[in-house]
Amino acid sequence: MAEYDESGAAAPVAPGRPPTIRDVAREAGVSKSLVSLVFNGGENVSEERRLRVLHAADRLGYRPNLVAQSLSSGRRDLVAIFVSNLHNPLFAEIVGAAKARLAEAGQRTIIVSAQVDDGSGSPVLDRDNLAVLRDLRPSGLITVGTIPEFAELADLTAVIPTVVASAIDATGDVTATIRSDDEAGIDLVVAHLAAQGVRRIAFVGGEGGTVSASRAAAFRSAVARRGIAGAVQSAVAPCSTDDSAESAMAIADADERAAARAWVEAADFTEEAASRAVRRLIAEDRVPDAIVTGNDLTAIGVITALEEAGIRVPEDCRVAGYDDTSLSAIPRISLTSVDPGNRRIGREAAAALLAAIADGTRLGEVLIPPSLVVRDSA
Amino acid sequence: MAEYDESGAAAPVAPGRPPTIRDVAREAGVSKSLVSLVFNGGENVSEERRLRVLHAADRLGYRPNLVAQSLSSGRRDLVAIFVSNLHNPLFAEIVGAAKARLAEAGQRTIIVSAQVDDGSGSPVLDRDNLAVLRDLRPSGLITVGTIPEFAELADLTAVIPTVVASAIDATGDVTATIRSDDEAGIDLVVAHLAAQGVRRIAFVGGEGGTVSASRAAAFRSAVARRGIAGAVQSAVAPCSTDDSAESAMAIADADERAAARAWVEAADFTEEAASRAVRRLIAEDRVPDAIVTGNDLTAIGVITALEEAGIRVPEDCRVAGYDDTSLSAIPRISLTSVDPGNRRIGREAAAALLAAIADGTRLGEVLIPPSLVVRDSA
DNA sequence: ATGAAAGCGCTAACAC
DNA sequence: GTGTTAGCGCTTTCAT
Repeated sequence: MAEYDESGAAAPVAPGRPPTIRDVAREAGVSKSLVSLVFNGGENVSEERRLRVLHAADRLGYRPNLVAQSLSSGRRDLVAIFVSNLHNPLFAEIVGAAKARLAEAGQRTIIVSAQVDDGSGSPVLDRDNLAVLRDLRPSGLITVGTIPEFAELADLTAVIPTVVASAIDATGDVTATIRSDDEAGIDLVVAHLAAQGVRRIAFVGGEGGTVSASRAAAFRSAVARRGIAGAVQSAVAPCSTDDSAESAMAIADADERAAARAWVEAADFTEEAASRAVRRLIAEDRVPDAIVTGNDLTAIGVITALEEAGIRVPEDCRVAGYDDTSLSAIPRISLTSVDPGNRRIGREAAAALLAAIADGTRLGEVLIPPSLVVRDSA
Repeated sequence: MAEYDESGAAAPVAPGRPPTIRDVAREAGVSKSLVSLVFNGGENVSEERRLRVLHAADRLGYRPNLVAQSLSSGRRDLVAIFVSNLHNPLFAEIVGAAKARLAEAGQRTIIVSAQVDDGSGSPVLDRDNLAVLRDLRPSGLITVGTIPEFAELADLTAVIPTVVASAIDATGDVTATIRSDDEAGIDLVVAHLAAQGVRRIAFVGGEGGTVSASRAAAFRSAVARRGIAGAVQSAVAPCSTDDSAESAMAIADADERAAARAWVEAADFTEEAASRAVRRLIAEDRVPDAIVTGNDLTAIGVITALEEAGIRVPEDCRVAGYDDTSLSAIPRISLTSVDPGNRRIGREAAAALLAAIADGTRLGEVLIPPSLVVRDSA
């Protein structure tokens, strides 16, 4: 059903369709090209014509069509931000900060979500959104959080500058990776706990992603560094891959477990997995003095399972999270957590991308120093 | 000029640029149009050619360029979902469900975020994203949650079918609005509270948006209906606008307040505002037996302020939320809340849009019946 | 300084 | 059935 088609003839202020460059040209009595020049900071355009064009555009309410611009010899001022996940407040902060920095530099940004909850459990890459992103031919790309099927972006990352924020780049061919210094963050937590005389510490996490694994590895070195590593810990020390947690459990027999003072209890980044891990600890009578987790959500799961068994937090067992999301600040939760400096991560990611676009700078991995926010849970 | 450019003779599998329809045509030894036909479910294409084209496309890794498609006489299978806010898990559920339904109908969807956190406090409309959305010329639009400056979408809503999910359309010119039946939801809460013998009930909210106002109004009628409305309530009964809460407080003098059994305590949809409202209640010694809120976040703010003053929840004061977000299920919070049926809202929104696209059906306002999830807080 | 003309990748009449 | 011819809205040589 056609809109107001034949609207030809006069067509002054508000036709059916948004005004095109052609309308503006006609209105101003100049050529298309001239209008284009004016809108692209054209140097040598007479002041008189420029004003004529600007006024005409204004009168018509003209705004250049991004899609057409993108098609016609790919625009160079559009940056796409591909966000893994709409749930996590963490990412919203990063995106906001990145976008602000990009805007300062005159880049337009489009934020596209990467994941879709296809109903069937685990979230999956949103290929439609990815297709649009790709076809828009942005001049740069920032991914925020772990993107499902990141490998499918390979053709993009090969061609346009890409910076990964708050995730660990597995492929290795991106321009830069900006993320929290997990090593330092976890060390902050372990130090805090150690200072309180805690002896037996477990890390719940390590599975379900590279970030999770990185934090588990950080935990291993932190406890080793402080000499609070037990038998189990040393057994797995040389191994820092994803499945070392499993090995740890496989290797350690019951006696060793009792003697161990620090270990990794396998769980992915979900609340449920964390609860399950803790119930396992409880069932096997291995509840430690403190539990360090890979993120805040996991910490919630830990607290839930603990309290459900009558184990008080922090009195009987301390708990710490990571990310310092809005959750942790809720008084009823009051979770001690590591603040990764999200806004800073966002700004640095934007800056890194800007540099890459400008002169091809490749920053590699940038670790942002985190800080510890101490609350009631530890 | 030009169909088969002499561009580089061979050029088989992976040139620099993504393959275009032209490449496929050459590879298959047919014309561009034929390729286009094949990719658009062309009826009358000989099986032989169709296969040739498909194989060629496959060999080259060809995928039609959305942007070009959109430009060339606006595609009719792209629906845009414009989400107000990346923070709220509520919206993620709605988006996921809507997208799934749309996919079933063969529509591609692009999810675009509507708000940016411009650093300076309150979130603002993301005009860049809106521009992209607009220029993509989607065949339909679903907005999720309250969009900042919704009026700026007027040119879009005038031309393409638009359905508003989980928000209240102020402009009135959208195809359909799908949202929770606030009247029923709040009534569920009030009934539950009344059944427990609660006499003095306050609603914290009413400001900061149409949804907030709608729920406050629902509260007023629910208490009136159950005859638990006090002097203040009847004083404001005829008035159901945003500022009636203010009037209530202005009208009621101290004596009346003491006698009142139900009233609205003004606050917007934020945690802080809710806390402030409760502190006001405490300071003026007007703490009720139960507090109903406009959403879960507000409820958290209420609980925080209450407990900070030593008032126990639910023993001294019951609290109920709205939206049944993941927050409320956290055991430490355990918030009684109204489940608006988010997935259902998403699906119905998608269905309404599909119908509108197909035959112009305009559903108007659709209210989804909510249910009450009783937890510890009430 | 300004306009004409040739595309970007694709679709859509309209011929053959 | 299949190819030709025009565009969609814009940018960009290349003349003038």
